[in-house]
Amino acid sequence: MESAIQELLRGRDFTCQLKLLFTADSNRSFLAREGGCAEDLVGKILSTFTHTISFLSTTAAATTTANVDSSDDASAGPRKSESSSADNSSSKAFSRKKRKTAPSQQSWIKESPTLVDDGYAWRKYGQKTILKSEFSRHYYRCTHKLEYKCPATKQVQMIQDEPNSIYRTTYSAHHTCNNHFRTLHPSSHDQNFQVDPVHDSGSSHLISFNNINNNNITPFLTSFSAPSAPVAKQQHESLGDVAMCHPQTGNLPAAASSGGEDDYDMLSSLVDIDFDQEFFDWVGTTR
DNA sequence: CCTATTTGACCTAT
DNA sequence: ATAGGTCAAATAGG
Repeated sequence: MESAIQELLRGRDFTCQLKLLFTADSNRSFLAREGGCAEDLVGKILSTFTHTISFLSTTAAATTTANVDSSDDASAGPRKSESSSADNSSSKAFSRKKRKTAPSQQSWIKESPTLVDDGYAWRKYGQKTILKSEFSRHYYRCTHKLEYKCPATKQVQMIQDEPNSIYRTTYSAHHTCNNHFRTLHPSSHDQNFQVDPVHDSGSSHLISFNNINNNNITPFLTSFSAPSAPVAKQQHESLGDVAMCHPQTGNLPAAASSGGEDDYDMLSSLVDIDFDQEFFDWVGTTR
């Protein structure tokens, strides 16, 4: 397993280098003419490497991933009635949309000793204290929910504290915004990006890569706020956030970007990576 | 000014 | 009635 990962890492890095060569020579006419297809190809190769690595690392890391309520397809569960009731909200002028308890659509649970990045951009929309639970539950929805009607959500809750912390992430609904990640504005994620080289677990792998295919932009950053103890308002930044180089701008999409063009060289940065099931599903649908 | 987070209110299934 | 999921105003931070 480890050797396989190592090989894939090497292969991916080589592809990265190849891509950089394309970029460097992009002003040459023949490359300008042929480069598009070639870069697409390289991008696909690169993505394949990365996805495989992610998959293997997830398995090797023995991170618990349980599939729950997987009988129904994500498209099956229409989100609860879209409001409609403008009258049942007596105290407020606006109507509210409602949805029910535990995800009724396809959902899956991931448990990990550290907060890991799934590659998507998330926006926190709620936090609740849970009965009989010491830790509050944090609710996230896809950053592109409004833009692209992406229904993906996830809940994160620490279920066990130090020293053997366990974070349980429950994903529900699949992303429908997969082709729009490149529209992210790096600056909007500055405060969310952080790589903790110290917290490099055994399951950590090099993950930064360039995605060159315009129509197959890989999510490069997630806004991930770690659940904290109820009393602690301040969030802990994810220990496993992922940095991936932006193919068009050459910038890292996050805080690291403040440094300028040099950030593009962060290909060798080591970060934790642990893509979730929906990411793999998406990979499957884009191939 | 814009975007993300916080947080109390609201809503619904149980 | 209650627990838990979501909304959106208020707030924070760039």
